[in-house]
Amino acid sequence: MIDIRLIRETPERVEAGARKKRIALDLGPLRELDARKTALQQELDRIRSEQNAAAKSIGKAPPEERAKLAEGQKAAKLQLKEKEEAFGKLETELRALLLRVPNLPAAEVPEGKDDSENVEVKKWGEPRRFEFEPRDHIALGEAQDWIDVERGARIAGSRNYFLKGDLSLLEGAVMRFALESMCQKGFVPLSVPTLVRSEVMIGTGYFPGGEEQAYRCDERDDLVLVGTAEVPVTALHQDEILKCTDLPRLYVASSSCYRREAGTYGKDTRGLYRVHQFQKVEQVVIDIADPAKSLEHHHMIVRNAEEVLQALELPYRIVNVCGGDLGAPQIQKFDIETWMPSRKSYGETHSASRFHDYQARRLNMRYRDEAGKVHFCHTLNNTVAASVRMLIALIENHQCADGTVRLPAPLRPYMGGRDSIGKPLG
RNA sequence: GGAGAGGUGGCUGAGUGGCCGAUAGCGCCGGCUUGCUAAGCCGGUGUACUGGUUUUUCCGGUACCGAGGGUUCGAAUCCCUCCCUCUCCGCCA
Repeated sequence: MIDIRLIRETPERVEAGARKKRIALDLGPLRELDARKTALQQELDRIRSEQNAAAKSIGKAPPEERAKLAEGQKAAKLQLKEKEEAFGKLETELRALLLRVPNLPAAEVPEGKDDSENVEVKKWGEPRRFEFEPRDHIALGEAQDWIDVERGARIAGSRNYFLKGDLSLLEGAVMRFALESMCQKGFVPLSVPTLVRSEVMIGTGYFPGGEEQAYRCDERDDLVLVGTAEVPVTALHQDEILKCTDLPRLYVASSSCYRREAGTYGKDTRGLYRVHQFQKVEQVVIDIADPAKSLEHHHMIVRNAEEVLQALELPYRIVNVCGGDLGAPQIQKFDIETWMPSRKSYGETHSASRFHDYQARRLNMRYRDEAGKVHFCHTLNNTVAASVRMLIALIENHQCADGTVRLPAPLRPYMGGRDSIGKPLG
């Protein structure tokens, strides 16, 4: 949610921002509603003020006169009730509109209509040239008895899977390595709820708009399965006023993530690239409302992810996501794409977003500055490692001619000291 | 799932219809005092919207005592619904 003052004072900026994101936005109805709301509130305040004064004087009057005085207040009371109802309605409508106003993209966000126009800003490592015919992760995974897609689909539907044996262990190793590397940098590890109230989905900016992508419990419970630990972690301090001396807050959380992937039928159907459930280690930063600092944090969380990829010897590139591919909540987003031999291209494995106060405003998450003034926080987040896609990259990039997979050094301690997994295939 | 207790300001905790935006203590901030340390004294200390003053300051209005509704001229206080916490029982991991 953006500050409504921006809409009042510089609506053209807000509209230009939406255009850059290719999001249709007409501020007319919103501004009209806002003006009516303010006028009605002032009127309400005036009426209430009169009522309060009257009630007070009745209280001071001798008891035998009260009934008579109270008689005169009844009409005003009805009028007030009517106006309060109208006001409540206005407020609800206004908030609904305001929730859909996209955040303003940064100047550094490139113009563009979709992901094809994202701008590459960095490339690390060289995609490996195989001196043999490399297997894709499914062929390799099934040959090694590491992946069972068929039974996954049977018990949970398409885009579900079992990991078995060393690949299941490898998943744990990657998560653990990612988590520990973040802890070393001072991030506080969290175990989090993955079923959250829909209010929290609104607070983090996923709703309204993303309902189709989330699994929701039935009407008995107003709970939604999160698509990322970003949601519970960012909402951790909802409705709080933090001390600026306690900022920045650096959090890292490992969690299961659930995505409906509605509207992706036929896309990435082979393999485990696009699945309904996976494990992910996520980093979240909460800090004061300083754009320069936010930008610094943004670069920092990208670097954190890069260090993990470099340690795992995986070639990647970073793209500056263009306006049309940017979500409504973000100021700017950098995606990290890791080389995946089977795709013969880089596939998205990380997504680093900067929000300024967009999420904090919705979550009512604030802090008090040195002068005692209260402001909304700034928030950011990025993947550290997301399980299946990282596993795809790991086993495809580090496979050997005989079907075994070499383990990069940092994972070995978590794999019983072994330097490779898998049996030689015939 | 059944029975009961409760949710008040950063914290503890008063307040059972008007004098309560809310006693008190702690904490915090400012000032004073004391030769150090500790303590003491005085003052201040919520958030949002809003009017005037028109950056700051200052003065005023409205709302908020878990959330939403209701009763009443008037609700932190009474009633209803929901959420949450705690205790006991049951069930389950």
